[in-house]
Amino acid sequence: MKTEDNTPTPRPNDDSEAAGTKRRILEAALVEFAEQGVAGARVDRIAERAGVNKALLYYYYGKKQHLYEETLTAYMRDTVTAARLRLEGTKDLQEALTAVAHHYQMAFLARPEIPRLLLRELADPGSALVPRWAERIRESGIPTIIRGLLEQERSDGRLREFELRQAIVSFITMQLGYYLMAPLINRVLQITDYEDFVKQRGDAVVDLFLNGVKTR
Amino acid sequence: MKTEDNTPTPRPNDDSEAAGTKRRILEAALVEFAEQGVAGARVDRIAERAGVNKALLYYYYGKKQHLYEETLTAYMRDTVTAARLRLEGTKDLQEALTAVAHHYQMAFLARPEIPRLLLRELADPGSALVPRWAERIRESGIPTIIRGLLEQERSDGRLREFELRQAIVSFITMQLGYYLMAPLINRVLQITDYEDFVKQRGDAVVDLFLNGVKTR
DNA sequence: CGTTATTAACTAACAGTTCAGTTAAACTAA
DNA sequence: TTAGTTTAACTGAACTGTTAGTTAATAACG
Repeated sequence: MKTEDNTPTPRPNDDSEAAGTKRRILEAALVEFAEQGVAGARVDRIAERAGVNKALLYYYYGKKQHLYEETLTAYMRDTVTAARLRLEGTKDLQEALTAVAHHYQMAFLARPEIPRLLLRELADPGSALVPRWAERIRESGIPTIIRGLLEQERSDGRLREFELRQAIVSFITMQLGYYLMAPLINRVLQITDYEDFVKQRGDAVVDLFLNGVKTR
Repeated sequence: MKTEDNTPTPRPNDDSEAAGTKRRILEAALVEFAEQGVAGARVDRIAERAGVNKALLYYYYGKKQHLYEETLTAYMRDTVTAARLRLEGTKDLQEALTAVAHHYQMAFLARPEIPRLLLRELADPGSALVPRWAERIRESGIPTIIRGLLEQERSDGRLREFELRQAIVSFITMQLGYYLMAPLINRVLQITDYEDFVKQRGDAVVDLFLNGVKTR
């Protein structure tokens, strides 16, 4: 009989030393889960990395799965909100696209674990997180804004005929796709100057996209 | 002390009933591994799916990891070779791109397990398969051919200035990226007519790419 | 017969989870 | 002040279900 998640999560004062420990656990978990996946991750290893006793993880998070979800949702929420904020300041299409592109560029460079975790969730048919993220992205309004900008440009006659959805998908995949497939792509095309390539990536994508979409 | 893989793999005559069993095992393994990943996959479950006793897996494949690699490499080899063959018959850039696009479209639609397995390998920092695939793709000559076609078009003055590698990466990611990120993208953009969308995808990608790359 | 194919039953180890505490600080109240 | 009480933070070790991998025996078959 599986009862609901009734973790009696204790609440450390956010400034106490305990809060630091909690964060260290989350940090260690992020790394371990990214490297090994949920099934492959070892609770002992997370504990060791965080420098705490294994039982403490259960004291704070109840169970492995719970710890995993906690780890991810916190991070995702922040990233999407930040991206939305960057969009706020832009006015035309090019600026908007560039802003989004640069944002994910930075986010993924700063935390290489994130692409891995995303990959793992995408691979899992029973993922509960993918729908949750999708919802969050949608309600962030980012896709709507970009779609709106495209529609406006089009009605101004500056864009040629193409299926809007396909174009948007193209932009997203060009942008995110590289970070996801980098391990494979870099080897196939023998891209050794990863850092540089990433730095150029955002602009290259926006450039190709806009040219591909404009009237000629 | 880890000794080398000394599996005494027996060789069933390819026409015997045993060959059928072997293939059934491989098939079951493909599904299980795609759904659960290597760590998450359960040997018992694979055996059950294949309708054989667990010990038989070990009789044929020695160990879980070995079975996993066998499963994938066989499939990958076939796919890449087939793609290369389709390229053979084409002459200009557009034809070539379309051929490759359509090929992966078909391959991934026919076997939805493959994108999942690819995702899982990409997520694994210690993947031994990613380098192997990269090598195979490189030696298939596909990237070289496409690069060659692009360079030729450019020297004929039909393409504008852009970084070749970035463009090639853009093409690959637009194409493969959708299949990898479909679970997320479909929800965000509310794409419900998956089949139709996929059918249009190849052409849309080639179209956007060529327009993005040509002189104006 | 012997080689190949297949199985039921077993085991050793591992890994998630729980338990029965310990420590130390914070908080009484006499 | 101090002795007693409570509570959050933390731990070592045990518990238990699971699972990769083994074995030894048997069926099929040429």
